[in-house]
Amino acid sequence: MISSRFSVAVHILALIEVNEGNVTSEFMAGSVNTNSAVIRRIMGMLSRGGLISSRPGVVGIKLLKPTEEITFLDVYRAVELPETKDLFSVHQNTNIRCPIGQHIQSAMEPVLHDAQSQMEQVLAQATIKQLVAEIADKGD
Amino acid sequence: MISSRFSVAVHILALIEVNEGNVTSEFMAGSVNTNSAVIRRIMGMLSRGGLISSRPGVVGIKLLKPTEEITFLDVYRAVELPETKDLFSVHQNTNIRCPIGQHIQSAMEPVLHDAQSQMEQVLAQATIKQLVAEIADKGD
DNA sequence: TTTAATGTAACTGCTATAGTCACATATAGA
DNA sequence: TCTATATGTGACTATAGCAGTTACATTAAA
Repeated sequence: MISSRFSVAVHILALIEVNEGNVTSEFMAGSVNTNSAVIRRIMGMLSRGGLISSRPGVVGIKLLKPTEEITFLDVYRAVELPETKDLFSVHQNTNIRCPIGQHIQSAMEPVLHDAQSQMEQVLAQATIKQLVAEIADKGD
Repeated sequence: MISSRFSVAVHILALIEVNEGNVTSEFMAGSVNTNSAVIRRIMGMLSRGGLISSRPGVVGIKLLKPTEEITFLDVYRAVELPETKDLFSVHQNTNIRCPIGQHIQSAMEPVLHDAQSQMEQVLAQATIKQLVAEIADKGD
């Protein structure tokens, strides 16, 4: 199961957008309902992912791209899989003296890769801008 | 990350197919390179998922459907998400007095659902029969 | 009756997640 | 310059899931 870091990160970006960057980690923690250190930890991942910039001691967070260019996939990649890139884990060290054991990974690989790609494709179509608009509609 | 139970389960079904059911958990553990209890634990999930049937004390496992009808999605559903059905976890208990906190889950839900569906769609197109054929080709 | 396999339970070690506290560092503003 | 405040990060905790391991009751074939 993909961790809630992803949905929290999207939440953070939406808060930054609607408040035009004038938010603190403390304020966002109040909306997410968690600890401010959790927010700052995820902010760090978003920074390293090139999505936001912030500075110690300064209130105010900049989005480094317009919200119509920040996709859910960007966020997903920033906060999940910092090292690993695969959605599926495959058992290793199978017995190569068994035909199945020898070829199972390579035989499954294209399907698993394709499955992950299709999932990511959907995330790539959704943007923070759309999300914020959606939420604004609901608020009426 | 989706656990390796899934790929091990596919491995088990392939072994059952190519050996026409005449396999023991001990034998399969040798191919997967793990403990036989791990194999039996996953066999239990495949049984509860309606994919195989086996009996204590008896060598021999039956596939309950022809291999062209056993999809990767069937396997995935049998061994992952026994209760929960969602690929993405979303943080709960957000602050409903904040517009973002109030609507974030419902606004993200369609996208996450769609992403999961597209991934599952790919798994639904792959069958154990195809996998076994693929492995047979590689063996030549 | 003996032998062997399944189905599970119980326990371990490992890893990841999320919450919490603490604090050094950096900045803005009085 | 001094004070208040926010970030960035490290350390620690509790919790949960995964995978390996041992053990054993149950079951059935030979």
